[in-house]
Amino acid sequence: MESQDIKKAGLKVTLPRVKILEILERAENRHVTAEDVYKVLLDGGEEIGLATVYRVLTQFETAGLVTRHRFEGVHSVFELDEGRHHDHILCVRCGRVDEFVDKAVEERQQAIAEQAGYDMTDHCLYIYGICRNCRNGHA
Amino acid sequence: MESQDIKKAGLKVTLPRVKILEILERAENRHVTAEDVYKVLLDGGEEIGLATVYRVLTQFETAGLVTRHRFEGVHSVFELDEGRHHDHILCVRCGRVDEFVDKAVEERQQAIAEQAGYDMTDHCLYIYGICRNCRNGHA
DNA sequence: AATCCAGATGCAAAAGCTTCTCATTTCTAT
DNA sequence: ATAGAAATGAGAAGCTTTTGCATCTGGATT
Ligand SMILES: [Mn+2]
Ligand SMILES: [Mn+2]
Ligand SMILES: [Zn+2]
Ligand SMILES: [Zn+2]
Repeated sequence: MESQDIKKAGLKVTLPRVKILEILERAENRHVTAEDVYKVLLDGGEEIGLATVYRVLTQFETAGLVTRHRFEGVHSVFELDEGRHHDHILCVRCGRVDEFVDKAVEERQQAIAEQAGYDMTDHCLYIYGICRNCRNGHA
Repeated sequence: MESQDIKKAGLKVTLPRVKILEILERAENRHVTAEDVYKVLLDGGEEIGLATVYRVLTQFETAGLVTRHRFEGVHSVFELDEGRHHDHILCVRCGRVDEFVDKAVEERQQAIAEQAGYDMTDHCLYIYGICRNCRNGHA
């Protein structure tokens, strides 16, 4: 039950927050912009302001319910944080986003940070390329 | 001689472009914002507009003279492109930026892209953490 | 050295995403 | 049900980056 998560985050369980969380859970593509969320709300007849969408997404991010990405040349993109760290590979032509986890890369990152004298807190690896579809002209 | 590079890029060798390139070459920290560049110009008594700084940096980027980074929570940052690919590790506390190259990571990225069906065109790995100085309270 | 003009610049205005302000509304604990 | 704190909506504001346009300049040509 998702409203538990909202409550656990110390946030009141309000209609906008519940709706936005639902949208994130049901989104066909996991990675959505604030505007994407806002449009779904409008289409659903909800009267929720864009400012609220931004506010709620930011609060969810702070609460660890949501992760924000800043892919190159794209606006902030949000996805449900389900605790499974992963990185991203994006098609620069059609915007498709795929996820991956690579053990070797993860380990190397830790080693690199140590060697540079850093306590690693986070990292992000974005791979950009042309996806199979686009390569085959389906775009 | 740097004005050669400007010319090679098909750009007129103008005072703003020469000055900006000089600033990039002499910068104490390689990674500077447009505003940083602008301030140095002002301090040097140059009457060059911020719009020109942005325009020139973008042209340099297109020409391959400069690389632009979009580190998290920071504005666009530019650095001279000297042909040596590298990735970055940043201190989230003081903003320090270090560079590194890791052969293993580079190879894995290529493999990951292939496996996901992508022709990799680019990638960027940002590691965030706390640098040694900051960990020791020097901040 | 004087002329010419495409390309470059400066300034101000515009974009465009995101955040903030504040009056009003909605939760949720009594 | 009531009250107080928290949240919301609408629009204004913020900020970085880009653009439009009149003016200027580099540099190629006489
Ligand atoms: Mn993801
Ligand atoms: Mn660098
Ligand atoms: Zn594609
Ligand atoms: Zn530091």
